[in-house]
Amino acid sequence: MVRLKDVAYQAGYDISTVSKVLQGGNIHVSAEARERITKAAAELGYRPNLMARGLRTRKAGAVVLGFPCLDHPMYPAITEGAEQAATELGLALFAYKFPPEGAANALLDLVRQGRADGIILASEVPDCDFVKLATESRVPVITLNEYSTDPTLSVVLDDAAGFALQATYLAGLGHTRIAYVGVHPESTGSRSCEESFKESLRKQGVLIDPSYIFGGSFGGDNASEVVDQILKLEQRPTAIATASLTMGTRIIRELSTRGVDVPNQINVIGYHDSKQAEWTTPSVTTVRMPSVVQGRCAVERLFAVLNSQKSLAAEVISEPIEVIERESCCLLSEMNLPHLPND
Amino acid sequence: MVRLKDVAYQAGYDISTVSKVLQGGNIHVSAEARERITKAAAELGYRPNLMARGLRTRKAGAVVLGFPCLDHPMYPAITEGAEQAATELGLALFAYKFPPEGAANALLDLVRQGRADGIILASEVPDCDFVKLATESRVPVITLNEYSTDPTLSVVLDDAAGFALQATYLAGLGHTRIAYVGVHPESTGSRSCEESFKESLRKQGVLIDPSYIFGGSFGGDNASEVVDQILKLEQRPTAIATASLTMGTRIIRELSTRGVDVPNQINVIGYHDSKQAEWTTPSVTTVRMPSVVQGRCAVERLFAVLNSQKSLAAEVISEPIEVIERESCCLLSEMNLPHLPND
DNA sequence: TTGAAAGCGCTAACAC
DNA sequence: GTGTTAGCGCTTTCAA
Repeated sequence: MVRLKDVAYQAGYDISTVSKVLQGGNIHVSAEARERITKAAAELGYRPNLMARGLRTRKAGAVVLGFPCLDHPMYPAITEGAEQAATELGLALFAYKFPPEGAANALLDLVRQGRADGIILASEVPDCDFVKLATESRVPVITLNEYSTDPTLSVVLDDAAGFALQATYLAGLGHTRIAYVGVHPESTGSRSCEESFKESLRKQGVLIDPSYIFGGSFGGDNASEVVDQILKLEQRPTAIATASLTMGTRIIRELSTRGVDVPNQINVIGYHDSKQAEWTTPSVTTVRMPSVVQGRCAVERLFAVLNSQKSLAAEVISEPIEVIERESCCLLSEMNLPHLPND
Repeated sequence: MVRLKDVAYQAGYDISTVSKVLQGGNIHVSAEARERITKAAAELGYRPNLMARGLRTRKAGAVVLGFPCLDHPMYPAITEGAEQAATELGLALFAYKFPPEGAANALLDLVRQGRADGIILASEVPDCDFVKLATESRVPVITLNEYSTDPTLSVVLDDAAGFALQATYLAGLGHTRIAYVGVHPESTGSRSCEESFKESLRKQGVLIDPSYIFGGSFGGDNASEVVDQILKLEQRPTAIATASLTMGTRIIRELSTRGVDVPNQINVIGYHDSKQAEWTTPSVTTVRMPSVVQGRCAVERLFAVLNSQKSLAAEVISEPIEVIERESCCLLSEMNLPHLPND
């Protein structure tokens, strides 16, 4: 291991001078010293020992992106953005998949033990306990959902706009009988997504019957049951809006299994985007949310908090939100319906 | 922050005694001391400062699982196993998505700067440079492919067995005209997968024409071209074996687009498994490889290397390997072929 | 412009 | 069985 001391010896300067130069600030050091020290460091292949630095400065220079699972299609996008920002800010970014049980402590310990300076919590389920525990331990946390009591400690997507767009898009295709499959029916976030969806539809003169509203999950584990219920409906909807891409994909699969063709007999739209949406038959039309931007902003905000620039106002990421048109939706008039809905 | 010193004060013992007790070894300490110290630590909510400990012991107590991307369906499985082992061994496990360019140094610096003790490289593409650089820097690395010059520093899957099983399965369904779409045609690993596939087929009396062999990638980006070529073949194969689930999925999609029904007109089989394989129509039959075990063994091996128990012999994970039967394959006799192949 | 020195929290060798 | 002490590599204040 090459230490500051070794570089100092090689360059002929004191260790403290070397330290100053290698930190690259605007310190008052002669050009010659700067040059010789830089050269010596490069020759020796010096790398600062971050444990020693961290012990001294009480900063780890790292942040953690905590996930409940690695296979949700939204996470790669968040990670991509977070990584960009982390690189720019000189932070190390670790992805940490926390275990379902004891999630809170495993994650918080990363900071309490000095491995990281803060946490970005990308949990899909509301976890107020975590935020409370973090606050008590004074662990800086940015959530990617609105679980925080302090809205400036969250970076949320504008799901109201996202679901409004989803609704507008379906209405624009001519649909009037639309089912909605949400996620986490118990959470207020999901409730407001549903409200926004319905409200947007209402504005366009489309009313949605309560019996057309279903609960689900991001993973779409109950897709089969939901499809059964939808197909039992007295008046079958011509479109199904879902709150996750996976749910959309799995609903399409369940419909196919039962001989219902998408999009000809029923349309399905997802929420959030991923390359995988292209690989199924039919490919999945979906509302793409700016998850990359969200990841980026989360890291920037955490950085600001860590440096106590707490001036940042609460932020909602609302651009770009767009419908990615693929095969699972089409104009109502182009569908192959047994009989047109009667109103 | 609660320090050892604070616990010592509270318990009425010296800091060094506290240190010994809290490390939990078989140190000679009175039962009373042990009890009072443990109690004080709990009351105060003491967490060891890992930077201080690491500085002193020259160990980070953490290992890194380096990925090129987060969205390959194989990675969640590897991570799951790695995480189990890490938890058991008391190591922190970080997932680190390294940038395409400068991958080597970004990852190696994690160790050279003392953030982690070793690296598990889950790269899908051969990267000999990395292993060479790591060796030069004396950074412990376990690769999940056979790039290492030292076979004891890799934990590889028994792909020979996997592809043999794939071949056996297709032959068992009655197929004799089988196309093979590999990955990374340039690497020796892929070559031997192909050889194993062909050899296994040969043993069952099935010869595979060189024109039925195609190159590809894990991501299946050239699925469209491959399908075009396959459909142009004078004698169309009745089955397509692929070396990745994603490639298999995308090939099915491209076939559907062109009006070719899977499995009735052609069978497709993937390699590696994931929940996603269930969600498409048709669902994808695939060879499931023991990636969870691989992840677990990789961490265990790295741990052994870090503690210089270098006695471990080279290891190939070969259980369990099994075919997960889904809808993309069926008996040749049950297919709906325009005319049976003429031999 | 440069150097001396203290100390971050912890471990481990050693003395008592 | 318990305490003393040196020092891991670094930053930073202060003095020269």
